[in-house]
Amino acid sequence: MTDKNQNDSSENKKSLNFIEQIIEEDLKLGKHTEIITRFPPEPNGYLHIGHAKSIILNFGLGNSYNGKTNLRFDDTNPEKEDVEYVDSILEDVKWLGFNWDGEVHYASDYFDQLYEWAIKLIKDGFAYVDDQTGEEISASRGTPTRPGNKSPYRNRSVEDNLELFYRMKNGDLKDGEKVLRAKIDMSSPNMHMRDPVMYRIKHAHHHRTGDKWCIYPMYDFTHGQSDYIESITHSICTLEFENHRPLYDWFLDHIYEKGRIRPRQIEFARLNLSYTVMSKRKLAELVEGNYVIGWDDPRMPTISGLRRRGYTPESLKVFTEKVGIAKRENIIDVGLLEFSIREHLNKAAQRVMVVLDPLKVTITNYPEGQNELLPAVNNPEDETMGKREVPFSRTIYIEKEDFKEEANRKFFRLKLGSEVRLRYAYFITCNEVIKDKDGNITELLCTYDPLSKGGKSPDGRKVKGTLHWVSAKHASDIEVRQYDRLFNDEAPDSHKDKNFKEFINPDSLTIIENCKAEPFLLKAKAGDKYQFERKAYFTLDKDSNKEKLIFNRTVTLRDSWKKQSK
RNA sequence: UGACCGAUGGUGUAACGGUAGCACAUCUGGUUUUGGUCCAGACAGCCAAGGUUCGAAUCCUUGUCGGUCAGCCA
Repeated sequence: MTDKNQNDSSENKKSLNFIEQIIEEDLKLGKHTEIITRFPPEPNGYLHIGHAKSIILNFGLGNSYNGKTNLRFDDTNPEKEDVEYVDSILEDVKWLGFNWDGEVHYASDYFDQLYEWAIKLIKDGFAYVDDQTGEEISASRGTPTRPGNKSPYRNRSVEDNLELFYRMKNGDLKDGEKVLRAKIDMSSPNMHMRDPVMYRIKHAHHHRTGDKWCIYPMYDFTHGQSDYIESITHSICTLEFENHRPLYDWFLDHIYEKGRIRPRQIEFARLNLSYTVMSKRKLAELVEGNYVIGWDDPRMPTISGLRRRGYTPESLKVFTEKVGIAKRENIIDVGLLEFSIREHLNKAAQRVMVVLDPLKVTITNYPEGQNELLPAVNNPEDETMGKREVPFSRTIYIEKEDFKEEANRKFFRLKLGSEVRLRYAYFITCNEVIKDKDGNITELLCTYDPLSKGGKSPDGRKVKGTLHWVSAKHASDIEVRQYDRLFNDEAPDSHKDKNFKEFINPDSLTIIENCKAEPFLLKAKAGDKYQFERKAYFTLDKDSNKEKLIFNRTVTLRDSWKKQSK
């Protein structure tokens, strides 16, 4: 909805990426009055954050220029595709918050039209049926530095080609027996122009067209034409399709009718994230090898994984904005992704106190059996989120790491004989440490200052530390799943001599049971987001039930103490 | 030994022939009832060589490095 054209004239105009520049130029020259983009996934797997970049780019462009964006499934290879994938893709796009124009489109909707165009190319002398085997075709294609050889079947008559192509379509032939090829140039320096295959025979059941077809068009003979049918103005794809562009244009040249929208292919660099892998094949390997629990494992860079991890659509949009659109290869620091979700959750997440690694503290001068409710701020960044009441009593839990018998003055948490603040509660002083026979600390005996209620001392004395805590008898046990990066290497799939799986981080998941949570957290519903104060952001996992709440750690808070103490 | 594309701080990304800017990361301070947030500051860059020009990150040439392409995958 932001109007980029308007921004042009404003003082603090935002710089445009190269695609926006192309669009604005096209609009200015009157080449188009409205732009139409599209997101064209093949339904053969789950979407990942790289797809999210493409979705946000395409739909974002549609929105900012008051144009339209189509969702189209590129379903020309029935053997690899399934409705399971179209469903998950639909869900992911919707979750990101985008609405496609009109109905969902499918390349398979255009199979009849594509077939007609193939006939036209045959009649015009630009396509022929080739009887060679796959190996023969491959061998005669040449290499990037050596031209290929023409097929012996290249000069068949139009009539023969028509007849043979009809037989291919009719099911008279077996898989692989013949293909339809475009007649272009076997010595082209661009491999894609060396008589590319347009149709192959596949006696396979298609998830939408069923058994109607036994020949299926190739990507190159489908994509540009689908764009053309849908009047796509700007067909945006990733860099590896750069070499396909001459072919994209060649097919369009042979079917284009004057006066219609002629789509233009534009390529941008795909997203790479540090400490992970992004290819569908490798992600599938992680799932199939049980390195993760599924496509939506919170450690996966899939959209469903990020969603389960606690990422928000807003944070992914901000992330994409910060990453930018350009043509150079890149590896984005995963820290930028983490920054984006922290930024959003800092503003949006409900605060709550949870002790992950509990240490029992008894406040000896607090009356036994007494309880009180203390007001706590729900979100210091957003007053409208109000306050809640947290129960306090004689026995509480604090984090084990928040206590040391002795420590230097840089450690401003609880020490023997020193005073700290319990957030929203009281100042307490530690007087005695109780240990088991092995010397492990099992309990702390402290006293509190009744005058410091709410965490303020009337005499104005200061304490350096403020700890989170949970009242023992009011605490609920919850399970917490702490995720770390899946790989220990910045670019696990960049090593020529090593398999990416060698770099899997064995400690990418740590489960902690029996964390102590304040009662407020019992209200949580799947997907709700919280900041466990002083620790991290968490979201309630869908595996939770009434007996057991499970929280996924989305991302830790920045921790300059941890850094300093290292 | 081909074609196409690319090269700006550690990582990303701006500049459209006229002061190399922004974000993340890192490091200092300040504020703080989260060692969070916020605020202030520091660090750090045009692949190389020629050429055009009053002036080049930007235009040209050459080189270097990197990516993509030899599926009946997309």
